[in-house]
Amino acid sequence: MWIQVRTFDGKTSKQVDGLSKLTKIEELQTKLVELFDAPLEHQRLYFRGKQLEKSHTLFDYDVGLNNIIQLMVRKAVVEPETQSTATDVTNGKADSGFASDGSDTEQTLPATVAKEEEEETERKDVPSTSGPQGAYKIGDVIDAMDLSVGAWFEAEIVKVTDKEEINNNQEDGETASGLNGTEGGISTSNTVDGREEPMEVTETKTKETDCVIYHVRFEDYDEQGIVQLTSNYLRPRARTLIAFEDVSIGDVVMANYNCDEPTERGFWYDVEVTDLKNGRTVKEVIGNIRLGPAVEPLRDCRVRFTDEIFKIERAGDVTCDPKELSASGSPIKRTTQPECDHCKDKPSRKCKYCSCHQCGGKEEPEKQIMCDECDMAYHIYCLDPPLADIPDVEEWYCPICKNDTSKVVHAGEKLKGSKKKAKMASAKSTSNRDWGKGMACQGRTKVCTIVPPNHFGTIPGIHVGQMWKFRVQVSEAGVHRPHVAGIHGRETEGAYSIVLAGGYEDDEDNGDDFTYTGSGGRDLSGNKRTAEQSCDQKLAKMNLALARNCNASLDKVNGNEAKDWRGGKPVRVVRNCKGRKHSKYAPEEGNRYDGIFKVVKYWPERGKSGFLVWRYLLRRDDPEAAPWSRAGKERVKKLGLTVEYPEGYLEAMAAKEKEKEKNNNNSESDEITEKKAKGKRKLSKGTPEGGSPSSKKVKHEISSEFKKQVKEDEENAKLWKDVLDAIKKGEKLLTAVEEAFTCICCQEVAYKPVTTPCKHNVCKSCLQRSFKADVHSCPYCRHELGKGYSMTVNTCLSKILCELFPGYEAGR
DNA sequence: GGACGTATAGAT
DNA sequence: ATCTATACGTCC
Repeated sequence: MWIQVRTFDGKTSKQVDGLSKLTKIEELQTKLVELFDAPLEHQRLYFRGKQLEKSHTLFDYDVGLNNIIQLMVRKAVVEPETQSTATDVTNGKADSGFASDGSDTEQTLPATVAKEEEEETERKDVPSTSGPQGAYKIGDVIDAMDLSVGAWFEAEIVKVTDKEEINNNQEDGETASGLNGTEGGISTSNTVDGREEPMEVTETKTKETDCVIYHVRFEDYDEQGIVQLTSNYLRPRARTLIAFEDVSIGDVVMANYNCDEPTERGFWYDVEVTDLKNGRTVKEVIGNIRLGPAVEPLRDCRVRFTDEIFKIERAGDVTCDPKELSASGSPIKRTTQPECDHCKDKPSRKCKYCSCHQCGGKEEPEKQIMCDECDMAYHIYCLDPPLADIPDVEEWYCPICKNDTSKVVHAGEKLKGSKKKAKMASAKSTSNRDWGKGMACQGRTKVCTIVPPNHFGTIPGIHVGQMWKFRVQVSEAGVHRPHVAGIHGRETEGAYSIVLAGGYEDDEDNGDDFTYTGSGGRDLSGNKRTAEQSCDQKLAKMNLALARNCNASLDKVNGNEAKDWRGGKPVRVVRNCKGRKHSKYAPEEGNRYDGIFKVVKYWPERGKSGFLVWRYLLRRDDPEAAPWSRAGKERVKKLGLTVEYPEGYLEAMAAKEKEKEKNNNNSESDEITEKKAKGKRKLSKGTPEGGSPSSKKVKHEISSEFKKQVKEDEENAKLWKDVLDAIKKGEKLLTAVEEAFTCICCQEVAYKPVTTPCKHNVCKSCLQRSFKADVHSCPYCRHELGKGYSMTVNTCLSKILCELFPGYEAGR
């Protein structure tokens, strides 16, 4: 198995091969050391909101094929000695907030200080107006960093204490309310598990370093309560706007940025300006966003809110007194992203996401209780049964989450096994079998949604002759959904698809028609996969489903035959390479979609075993030429259909091969190795050597007829040129066309496409929907089309798309 | 070549 | 929500 590992900033993404579902997190981390140049102890892995713990397996966390694990690489630790001198000498400040008595105990902390140093040196000549008490006093309005996100928020000093008092504060009512962790030191927030955070203040003697702790309240985030911070994370409230023209490369300023949605409003971060883009329409500040002490900055982010760039104020330079400040008309109240994406924080709007999850009401927040699992709020009186008071319990779970408490995992806590997994054989058996490497036990990574699971007939965009290496991919494509079973159907409706895999010897395959045997009648108890027939098959379940496709009345005893066989329900037929044993129509590799067949007749028969089996005669009824016919072969070539592999499969194979060869080199004589390598080269013909997907170069020929059609679509000349170029580079026709003509609104191939004057293609229905909402511009580029724009379907393009993606309108 | 854990979807 | 059947794919 292989997965993708991506760094937190999204900049680096790498495939990690040679894994098993049973691989332990620590084994994975070992592999990452080299790949990401990240020492073990600096790695933090996250998947689906959980931090991955060493002793567990990928399976424990439900990490599947190609899933993306996020890697946080923490900063290198700076040596304590250099550190303490640096801070003490350079800035001479007593209130740096950290113990630096040179003790060799915990020095993860100074990493933070080291980072601050640059700024500190800048500040070193600031006259220390602060005195031994520190730079701020109670009531001061300042900006404070929320260490969990590294952004600056408006806050107020409510208390100033010595470091020493911290321990007492735990009993202090004020601190308890909002502090996430109870580490007792600096609030570290618990986004990361908080047990070994570098920011944690050490319990060393601090008297002589005179470390001051500021207790601050974040203005718009009351629920956080009072947070304790040192002066490193405080500064005078921003008040000075800098005009875009006055920003220079190399400056550090504060600006608004949204790490998840860079085009949207976000939080206020410090930005090291690396570039400026001053276009006619767009102004952007490009820079590295500082995410606080524990995380590397996000490189080269584009800040779009260029009207709101703030100067970073220095302690002592300016006043922090609220009265003086308001007298001068500042500071400016900064806007952050709305907390709730759903209601945009509008008080009048009911919202089930940020307010009561039951009624959506925002009233009586003090009577709302939050679920410790999903963070949804509930009015105590909206619950069933209602509660009289907020219960006095450590944890509370809402009705939705409560069902499965076994799934609740707290940061740093051991993972609790799920009910389902507890029942699995692996939970009981003691075998050491490593089942997690291959494709047999992989789940789907995609689901076909363009047609429902009970859809009869062709799947839009799927051609006769299309091939997939594994059954799971056939399932993903929606052609044959079951992972293992040969028949997909419903007793009441009929069968949608079948797979021919040569399981029954007496099945006869003539290509355009074949006989097929039903399933069941075998005793599979004792964890068997296959077995001899041991009882009569019944016309039930999938056998019944397939019989229903036959255009004849149902006879559960004798079977029946259709007079007009074409009138039956269509069955998608997939042939698997295993059928090659008995059939020359089976593909060489993997699974191939052979088109629509109909059930001509079905009947019971005594098999070799002497037990009854149900048999079916199917006959092909599909306008697309069969893959084994001459016309079909040409079509396959024209469309560039080759066996499709799961994403990353070829790379994983190449890596495996390489690994093998390396091992061979180590253990065998050169002569033998050479021989083997030669043999291998022959074998791996057609697979990429380099390993990257782009190195997969297959020439796809395009028929002249097709080129002619394309030429007629003059409006899209440029897009078609791109498509043809992509094909020349080895991309498949269908993929290239799909990419070029995906509608920006619905993200599907544009149906009844309208080509705008700005040369974009959108489904007519999507464009109509936009106009209905009084938006009369191109959904792609916002080019104004005008209210009276007449939407004409590009018939040329529409015709081509319909031919390439037969039936693709089905899902619309 | 046998043994075997699991993902999926329908049925209950 | 749980149970059952299943012509997978890979390890031993």
